[in-house]
Amino acid sequence: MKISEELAWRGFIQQTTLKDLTFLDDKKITFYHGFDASAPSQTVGNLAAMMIDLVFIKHGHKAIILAGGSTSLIGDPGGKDIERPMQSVKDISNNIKNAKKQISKIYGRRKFKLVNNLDWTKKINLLDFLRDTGKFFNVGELIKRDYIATRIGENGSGISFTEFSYTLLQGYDYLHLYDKYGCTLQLGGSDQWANCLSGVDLIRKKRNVETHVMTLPLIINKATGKKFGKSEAGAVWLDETKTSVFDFYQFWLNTDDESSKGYVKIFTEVEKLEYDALVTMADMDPSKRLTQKYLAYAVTALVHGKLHADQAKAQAEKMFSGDFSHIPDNQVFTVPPEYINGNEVKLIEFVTDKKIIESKGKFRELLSSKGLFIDGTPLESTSFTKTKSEHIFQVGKKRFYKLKF
RNA sequence: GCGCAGAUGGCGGAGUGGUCAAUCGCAUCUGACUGUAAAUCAGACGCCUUCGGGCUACGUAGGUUCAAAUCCUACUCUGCGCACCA
Repeated sequence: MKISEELAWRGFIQQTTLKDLTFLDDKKITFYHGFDASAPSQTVGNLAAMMIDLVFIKHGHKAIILAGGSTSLIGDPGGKDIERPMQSVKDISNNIKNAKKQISKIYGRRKFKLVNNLDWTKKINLLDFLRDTGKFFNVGELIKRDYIATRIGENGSGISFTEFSYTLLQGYDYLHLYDKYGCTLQLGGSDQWANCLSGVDLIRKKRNVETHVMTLPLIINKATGKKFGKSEAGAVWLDETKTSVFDFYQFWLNTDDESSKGYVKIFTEVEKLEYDALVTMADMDPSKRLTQKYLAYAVTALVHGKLHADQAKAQAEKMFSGDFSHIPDNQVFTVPPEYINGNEVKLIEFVTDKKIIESKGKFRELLSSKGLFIDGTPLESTSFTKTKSEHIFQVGKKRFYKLKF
């Protein structure tokens, strides 16, 4: 499959300045793709953006992955209706470190160049910047942009000059990468469209060269129409210390039938033939959850490695067939003696102290709606009598913890 | 700088002296039904509780009052208008 066909088939294109994608089939170009570093880890939302890079790399295009060291210091106003709190330089540099690690892991042995825009923006002199770059941006046009307009409009919360400048810096990045590496295409999320175009304009005005932008659609859950990337516990992170491999696997496994098909195309490197076969099989008996299983395994393997994916898969199969012998380590707790009185375990104390359940009120609430279980039988009170050295504590249908004594 | 309007729980948005831990919608959690799905239905949704109640909260700090999210003063932030500047 040619790249133009593959991009269309996977549903990767939202908007692009390229009139004819087949251009990419023959000519190999250099493209760049920026990652925000304002969070300590990338999330599954960012993963979609990485997958499109993999397609480009597979087809022989040169990748530059940009970590947004300087732009994160400023904060992207896009998609936010209030000013972002400023983050410390130290936090950002830690975030960059994490982001680099995650990106390297996912991109594996594929060739790509990793850059940090802080390396060139920190050297910029203010006057030079205003004269050489600022001069090419028309404020009248900038304030017409949706995300800025809503911020300064009637009920907006305003925008500081700092965030207002974000798009200039991003434009400058593109120019820099064009000059230094001959980069002529920028990939980004759909929310980045306007910011990406800043660079295109700047390069046209300064270098008289036409460069391009391609954005990928915002991924939404087809069944619910909601934005993608949240689990019961909040955002799904790529960092295993923030979202365990097991939870990560479960997140994908719990996707609904309709969405899972689209996700397979986006988040895995499945080939079309294999995909068609998979979907046909899955449709014959949806209760087998074939697409979900394929998806969960493939994505987990990509992000956390095959070994971890195998473990998560095995754990899932065991756990939901009633075998709790393989609960992941971070869900195994040893209960200290102060929580135990004879054989009576003060569960409510322990479980709230460990933040397994956020508050005692919440615990009582779950208790009264029969959402707590010990070894599969509903819990009746705030404590229980231990009968062996290990018990399985269950919250809802999907959260399991092993308690050791 | 002057004037006007606004700031309420994760979000949107009611409430304009007591019955307000605050209507409602969204999001979230739990249960039922199922397929670890979706849809639907039911319940919960500040913290603590011996389930009687206690505590902390409606931008921040004071004040009036028996009683304040609600009234007053100052401050902070935001929007709008005017002025200044050009």
